[in-house]
Amino acid sequence: MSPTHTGVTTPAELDPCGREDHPDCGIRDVLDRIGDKWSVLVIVELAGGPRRFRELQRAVDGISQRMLTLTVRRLERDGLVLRTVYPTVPAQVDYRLTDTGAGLTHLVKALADWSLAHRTVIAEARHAYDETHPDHDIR
Amino acid sequence: MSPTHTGVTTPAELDPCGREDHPDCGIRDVLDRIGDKWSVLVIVELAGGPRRFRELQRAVDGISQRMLTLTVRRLERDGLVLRTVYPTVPAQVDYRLTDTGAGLTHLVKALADWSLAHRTVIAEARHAYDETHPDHDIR
DNA sequence: CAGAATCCTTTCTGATACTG
DNA sequence: CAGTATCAGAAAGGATTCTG
Repeated sequence: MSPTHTGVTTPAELDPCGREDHPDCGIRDVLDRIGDKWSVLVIVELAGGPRRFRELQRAVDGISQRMLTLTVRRLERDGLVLRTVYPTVPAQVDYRLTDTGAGLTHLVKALADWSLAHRTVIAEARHAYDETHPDHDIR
Repeated sequence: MSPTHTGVTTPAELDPCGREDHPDCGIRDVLDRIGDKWSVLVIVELAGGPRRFRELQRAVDGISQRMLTLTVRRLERDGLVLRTVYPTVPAQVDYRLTDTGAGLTHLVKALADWSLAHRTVIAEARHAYDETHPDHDIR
C-alpha cells in the first residue's frame, strides 16, 4: 500500500455538519464558549444547583474574582446561566443554569467520559513521543 | 494551556475524580487538547481522510503555517494523529487520525450538533443581553 | 513541500485596590 | 457580599525569513 504504513484503520467518513465544504460547522461557537479555562468548571459546579458568587469562587479552585465575574457574565450573556440579584443589603446574587445550560452538562459529561476512558492511552502516547523526540518541546 | 498538572501529588481537597457528581477532573484534559483555536478544525478535516501538510493548511481557513505545525504536533504527541513521512524529494508528509483520534470525532460531532441546535437561541440571548446591558462590554 | 527559527502583536489572566 | 477598575506579566497567535 505505502512505504511507512502503520496499522491504523481508515477513519470513519463523518462530517460533523454534513457538508462537504466543511465550514466552521458551528463547532467554534461551542468551543469559544466552553473551551476557555473556567467556563466548564463553573458549569459543572452549577450543575449541582444554584450558587452564590462566593460559593462559586470557593468551589472553583484557583479562579480569581475577576475571571469568575467574566466567566459568569459570558455564560449569562449566552443564556446558559441565569443571574438573579436579590435587593438585600449587602447584595445577594445567585447563579443557576438555564435549561439550555443544563443541556450543556450532557456534553460536558460526554467529554469527561471520553477523557477518562482515554486518559491512560494518551498519557502513554505522550510519554512515548517524549522519549522518541527528546529534543522536541511542544508544550 | 493550563499549568495544572493533574495526577501528581493530589491535594486532599481535590477529588481525583472517582465520583459521578464531580466529573470535571478529566474534562480539562480534553479541553486543553481540543479547546484551542485550531485542533478541532484540523481533526474535522482529517476525519475526511489523510491529508498532507499543505492540504491541511489550505483546508483549515486562516491557519498559519506555524500554528498548523504546532497543532498537528500536539495531536501527534497525544496519539490522536499519525504523522507519516515519505522519503521522497521533496519531502512528503501525511497526517491521519489514529483510532483514538477518530473516536474523538464523535465527540466533535456531538459538539457540532449541540451548537447547531442551539445556535439561534444563544444568538437571541446574546442580542437580548446586549440590548439590556448596552454599556456592558463582555467580549 | 514541510517545516524550523525569530520577532512582534494581540489576547488572556492574575494581583491589587476601591465601591455600593 | 458582589462586584468594578487598572495594570503588568504570561501566553497565544501571526508574519516573515530561511532550510533540507
